[in-house]
Amino acid sequence: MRWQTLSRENCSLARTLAVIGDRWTLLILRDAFLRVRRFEDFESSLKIARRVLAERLALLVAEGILKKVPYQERPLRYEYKLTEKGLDLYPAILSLVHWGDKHYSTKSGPPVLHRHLACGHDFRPVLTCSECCAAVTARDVEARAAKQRRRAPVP
Amino acid sequence: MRWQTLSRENCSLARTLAVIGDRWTLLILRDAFLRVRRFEDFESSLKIARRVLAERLALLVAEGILKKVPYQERPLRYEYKLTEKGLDLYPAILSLVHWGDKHYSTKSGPPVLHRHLACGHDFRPVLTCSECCAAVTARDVEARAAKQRRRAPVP
DNA sequence: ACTTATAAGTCTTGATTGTGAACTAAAAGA
DNA sequence: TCTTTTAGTTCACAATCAAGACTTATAAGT
Repeated sequence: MRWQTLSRENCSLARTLAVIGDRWTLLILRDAFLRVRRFEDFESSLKIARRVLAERLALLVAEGILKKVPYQERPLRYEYKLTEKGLDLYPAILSLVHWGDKHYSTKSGPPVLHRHLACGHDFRPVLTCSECCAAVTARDVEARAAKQRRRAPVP
Repeated sequence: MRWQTLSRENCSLARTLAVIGDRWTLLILRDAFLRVRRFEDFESSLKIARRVLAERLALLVAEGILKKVPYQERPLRYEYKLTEKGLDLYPAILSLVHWGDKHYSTKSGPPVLHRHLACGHDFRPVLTCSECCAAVTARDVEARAAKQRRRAPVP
């Protein structure tokens, strides 16, 4: 399977991975969440080849995950900021980070702590059910194919 | 940067991606969560090259994310099942699926629905704070480097 | 005994991608 | 004028990946 064809699969994970399921892309987004904004800053932070960085940034802009915002004129320069769609990736990225914290931390503990500004505490992310607010694990969930309708009552 | 060196970075996301940050690996895990267990079933479900499948399954077993369990003898055959460590990836994968549902659904809605067995409702995953149980978005969180300690009070 | 089927890989070969270094461009500063 | 800064682009080569044929081991059918 070519990666372009992945985006045409009828699976939300496949469509997601067609866009961000590449290691560099996720590391770029991690940096974006840590407020890295400029080409050179991404480059030196990630030690990524410039060609790959340019390509990935262009893709993320084309997908509406990052947007280019001018931060000076003469010469015109842009920085890359997360859009709302990009910010929506936060739960996924934080969950991946938490999994790494749990299973690959060295003896000195996780390298980054996250403080919830609303309550002031360092926290772990907990995935919960939108309907009953209880924590959800894999064993609590049953997946099934949606009925494919002609018309669209999408919320 | 070579991908092997990624696992040595002091970043939980980098270490996570060194293991599962490849598109096939995540699709294999999606299938595993949907109770696919056997080599041929993964192959026909994913249309993945057998060589790549064999390699990824071996890596996931080596990392303790899947385990080989015999399901028959003569000829001895194994199936691949998620370990606890593998099941821990569920929040990350469900978050990615949800992002795809939200941003790439066709007009007929998301292709798969998830029912929370405890409350019986179809649900969306919501990421919450372990300390105050409120929903968390990117804007609610401040990340900072942990103090690197000599000794290890890891929970 | 011989053929076919099943399951789980391995091998070969060609295509795709990533890499690091050098080059371009446009303006500012010495 | 010459150098620096920022954000790229281009190139030649290396590493990685993919498709499908081939292999191994066993059992069942004829």
